[in-house]
Amino acid sequence: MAAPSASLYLAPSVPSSLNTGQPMTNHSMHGPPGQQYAHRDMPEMKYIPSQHHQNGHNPHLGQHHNPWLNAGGHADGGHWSNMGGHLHHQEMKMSNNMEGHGGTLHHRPQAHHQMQVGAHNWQMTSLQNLSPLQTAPHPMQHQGYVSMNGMMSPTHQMHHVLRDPDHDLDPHPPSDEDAPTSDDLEAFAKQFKQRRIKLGFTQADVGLALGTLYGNVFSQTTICRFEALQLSFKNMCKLKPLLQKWLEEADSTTGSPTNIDKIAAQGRKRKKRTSIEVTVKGALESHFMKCPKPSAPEITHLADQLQLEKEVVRVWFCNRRQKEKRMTPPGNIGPNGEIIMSEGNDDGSSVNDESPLHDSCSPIHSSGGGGGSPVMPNYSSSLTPHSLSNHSGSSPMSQVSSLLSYSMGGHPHLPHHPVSHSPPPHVPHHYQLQPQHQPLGIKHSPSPH
DNA sequence: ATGCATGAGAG
DNA sequence: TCTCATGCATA
Repeated sequence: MAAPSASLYLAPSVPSSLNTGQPMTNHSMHGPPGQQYAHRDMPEMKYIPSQHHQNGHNPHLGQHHNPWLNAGGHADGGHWSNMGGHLHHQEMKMSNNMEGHGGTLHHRPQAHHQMQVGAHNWQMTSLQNLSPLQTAPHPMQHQGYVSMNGMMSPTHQMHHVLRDPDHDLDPHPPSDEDAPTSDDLEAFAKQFKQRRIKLGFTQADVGLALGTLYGNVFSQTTICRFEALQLSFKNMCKLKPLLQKWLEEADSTTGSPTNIDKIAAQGRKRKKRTSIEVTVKGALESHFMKCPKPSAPEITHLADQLQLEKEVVRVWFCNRRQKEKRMTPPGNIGPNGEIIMSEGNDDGSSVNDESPLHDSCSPIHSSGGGGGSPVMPNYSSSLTPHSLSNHSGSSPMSQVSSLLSYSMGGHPHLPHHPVSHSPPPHVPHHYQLQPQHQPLGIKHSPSPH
């Protein structure tokens, strides 16, 4: 488990994939090598100062719309349509730093950026010394991401959709910039990852580089999620130009000894991450199926049953919803960006609508249809809404079992199995329902770790 | 790669 | 208190 990390600490090694040119299909090799794992445990000195990037939120975002849906033709909200546009403005009000950050580049790959880089050793990260930050243009706003095509070798492009409009040299084609389609994003993400790997940068490196270039530092996590398209559509749109710009820079300066400056990290305490047992998690999942948005009392009750802090449960639901939102497709998207709804389940009610789950889900509500994710069949029926309430149990476990039996026995909330909603041949992985809600119990066994 | 957590902003 | 963006910590 923790073993591997040891070696990478000083691994001056270069990303293994570097030369191969092959992204090596993921880390199937288990290895942190190419990537940047780093288990450090300095409870402090993490976190970067530049305040919080911009947790911007759009005024409208409150709702869940389903971004990805926007792909073909904006789903419901007109929100997404123009969102791209102002998105850059309101969302990108970067931190003050962008003022004079090195326009040039940052570290070069060949070396090692591997050290312990991890997510926070920014202080000594691979970025060697930096150059005297020469005022960089950090124009990103509208002209920044001009193109970057220079770097993309045709070989990399996946399929047509890929290089959207802007690839054509357009300084700033409104189209993409304003509202990339999910296809654009997907293509870009994929391409970005490939380039990044070839250039020998880790996700963490990129995150840091963005800080240098734009004053907005991002973590490995974010970059990773971007590549995996696990961010909201809006978020993807926001990051794309930055990453595009970075790619451009990185590509043009490959080899040069540029540097980056790292931002000093600050200290901050963080609650120790709670590890929720699988069984408990299963119970939560089960509950989530019935009611993705439990009311406070419900949360309290659940927390009590599971013997978890209420806050933990609350956060769990928040995260769960968030996950659902970003990963659950409104339907599946066909090769052409079409939306394919699962026949079996709710016809129109997509996750997007989220209609049913208001603050508290009345038991009655759980009529599968709107309940949870679009992908789920109707688990509804049967069971009484709250077996929970009845639990006579005493130990959390017993409670859990009852909860579990509920979902498992009755209707394992498998993402989508019953309905034979066409086996999308080439649905982008993320569109595909991910194995996120597995039948409980088993979280994700396969890690070749 | 992903689970749990934090915090801003909004309602 | 929720959503959303984001990240530390961890598998």
